[in-house]
Amino acid sequence: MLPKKEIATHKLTIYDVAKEANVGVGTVSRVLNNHPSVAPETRKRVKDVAERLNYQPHTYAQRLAKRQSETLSAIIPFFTNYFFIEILQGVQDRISQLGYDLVLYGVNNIDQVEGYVSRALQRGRVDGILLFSMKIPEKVIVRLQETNVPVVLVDTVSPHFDSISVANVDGAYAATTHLIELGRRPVGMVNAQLVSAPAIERLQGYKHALEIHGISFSEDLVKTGCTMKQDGFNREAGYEAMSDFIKMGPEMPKAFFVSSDIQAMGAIAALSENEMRVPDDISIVGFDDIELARHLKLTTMRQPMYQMGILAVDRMVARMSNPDLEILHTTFSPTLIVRESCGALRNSDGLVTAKSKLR
Amino acid sequence: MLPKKEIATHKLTIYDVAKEANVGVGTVSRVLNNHPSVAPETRKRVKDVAERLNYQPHTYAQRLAKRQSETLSAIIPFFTNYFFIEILQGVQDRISQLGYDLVLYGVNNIDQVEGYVSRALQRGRVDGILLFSMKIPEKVIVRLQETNVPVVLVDTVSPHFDSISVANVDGAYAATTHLIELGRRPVGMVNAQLVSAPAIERLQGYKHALEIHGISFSEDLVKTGCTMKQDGFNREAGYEAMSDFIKMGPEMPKAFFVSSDIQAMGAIAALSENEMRVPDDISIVGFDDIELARHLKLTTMRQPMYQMGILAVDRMVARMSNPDLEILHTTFSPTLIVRESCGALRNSDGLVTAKSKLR
DNA sequence: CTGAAAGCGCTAACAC
DNA sequence: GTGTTAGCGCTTTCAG
Repeated sequence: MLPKKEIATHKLTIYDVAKEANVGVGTVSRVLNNHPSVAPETRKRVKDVAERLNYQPHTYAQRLAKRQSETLSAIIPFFTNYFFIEILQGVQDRISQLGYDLVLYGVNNIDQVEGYVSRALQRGRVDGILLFSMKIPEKVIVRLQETNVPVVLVDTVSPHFDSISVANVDGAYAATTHLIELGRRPVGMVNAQLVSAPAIERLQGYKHALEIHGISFSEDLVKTGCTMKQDGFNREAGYEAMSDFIKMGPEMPKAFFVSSDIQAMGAIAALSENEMRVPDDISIVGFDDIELARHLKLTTMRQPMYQMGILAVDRMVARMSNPDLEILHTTFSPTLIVRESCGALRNSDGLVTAKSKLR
Repeated sequence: MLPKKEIATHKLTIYDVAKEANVGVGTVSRVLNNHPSVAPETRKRVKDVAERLNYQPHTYAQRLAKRQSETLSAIIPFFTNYFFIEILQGVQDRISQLGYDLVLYGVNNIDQVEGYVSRALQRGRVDGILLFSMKIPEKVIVRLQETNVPVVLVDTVSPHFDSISVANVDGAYAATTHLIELGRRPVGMVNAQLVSAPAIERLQGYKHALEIHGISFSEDLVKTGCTMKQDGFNREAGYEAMSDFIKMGPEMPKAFFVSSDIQAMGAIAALSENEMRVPDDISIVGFDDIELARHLKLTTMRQPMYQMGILAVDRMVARMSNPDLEILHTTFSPTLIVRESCGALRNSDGLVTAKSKLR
């Protein structure tokens, strides 16, 4: 038979530590929680005992007694992968630095959101909810508000909650400007469905860049594919839009700002099927800087995804410690990453500037 | 002032429900846990009251009393994204079907594993641990074993734990055979570092295919890049290996089995820099079927990642309910996905068969 | 079938 | 400073 100690290893409680260290449980608790009013030597003794016994507090007992869970949940659409993974990585890194847990709910279908929110809302389960990149059903907003749980939105905005997002207008402006300065005209745009906020904002940035450079805007130079999934932020839509452009013949733009990298992929495919080369014949700048972009040598607007994740958690923490904070909307500016698809690296002009922005 | 009810909504306990339904808390608990010995009418009454009051049990109080957490944790390397995301999706879907929670630990560096394991092992915190695709440090194995927590491995194998993985040998065999049957010779292989199990196994499958077809194996036709990160499963390594092949001149293989899609990307890039076209001049078959592969029209071996996730959880559940189960290693066979890079779609032979496997 | 009561392991308020 | 004790909200014997 094994010595009792063997078994005790697993059900060691604060009482065992207390007895062994010749103090009360309160003192042990204080030591473990770094409460100031413990004599230094007592503290040391307790610490030693706890260590020697390899004592591990029972998480759920703590959570019950403390009435907080030290857990955050993230509700995130999986289907649009890479972008989220990077943000999620930031989220997870920061959360674990804080000693919190992350519970993950992956949504494939907007209808699942409500169920997951309910679950997260279950009394005591999580201290806060991170909601990623989705239009939140009105019903859910209401529930969230009445339960009063801290919520922060990532890559989506609502007047009711804190949010972390990206400056789409600025990004589109920068991308378009880059193209204009490269000198190839006219500059067209492949956009996603205008039902989505990013699409609207990116169009705005495109228009603004034209305006600043004294170029008049033409409806014909902006096209959207008809494949609707993910609001048109998909490969097929890019392909379709570009195919439409190609039908314009010699009139077609020589440079394009495309509202996402994934659409740019499709657009480039359409081009290459029609014997047009990027960047030799046509310049392209995308948006997002997903992993694909690097492999495709796509010039694009990089969003600081990892940072967004970190910041989302920080904001959450701030709100948890002070629920009365004003609602804050934080916006990151994307940066231009120059690779080959825009043709900058083949010109002698503008190259240096462009490159210097790179890292 | 709001009616008390408003406040009660949030701190409603089982006692409130009991009082309202005129029963003891034990009965309420039984009803909520579907314990059989409750009179049907009592059950109904309690259920109604609970519903009317919108009672939500306190998760952590339950977990404390039940002495189980209904939570599984997944420790997963983020850096190799797409592959894991799909598996993770399977994991999460199944976990949430079971009403369990998923807590996520993302590892960037193998050294973090130990810390995360310790955390997960914290008494009561999780009922089981899913470990993804990593060589587990000996130290960790020992801890895992002595605490006796159920563990299941995904995309990695160890004699000590259940595992779900992929039949690398078979996959490599199928890929190589496909290439051989397409008729282009010789068939070479771009492999990853032989320190990794998948690389070893995939080489084995390649050799076996040659053998079966009466082709003698030559050392010179297998190369590995020197960029070591991720055990050579990276783009650069593929590029380097293919560059080496190109130096062989006219002697170089006309068809290649590449041990991962990401390496295939690099290989194709090297080829195209040397004016060789895929599949016009060279045939390529990859492995994994990451998202990229579809966009690149890469013929590859698809691993049923989502299914692997589901199965991992199922196995976990089985082991949780019966810790004495024999250790089981489950292996999935990858399937050949024919796209353009192998050239099959341009031949008339072999095409139909190949395509019919597609979907 | 059901109520009462004894925990689950920890924190925090209260005395000393 | 430190020990004692009363919860935290739920589950689970144990009587009846």
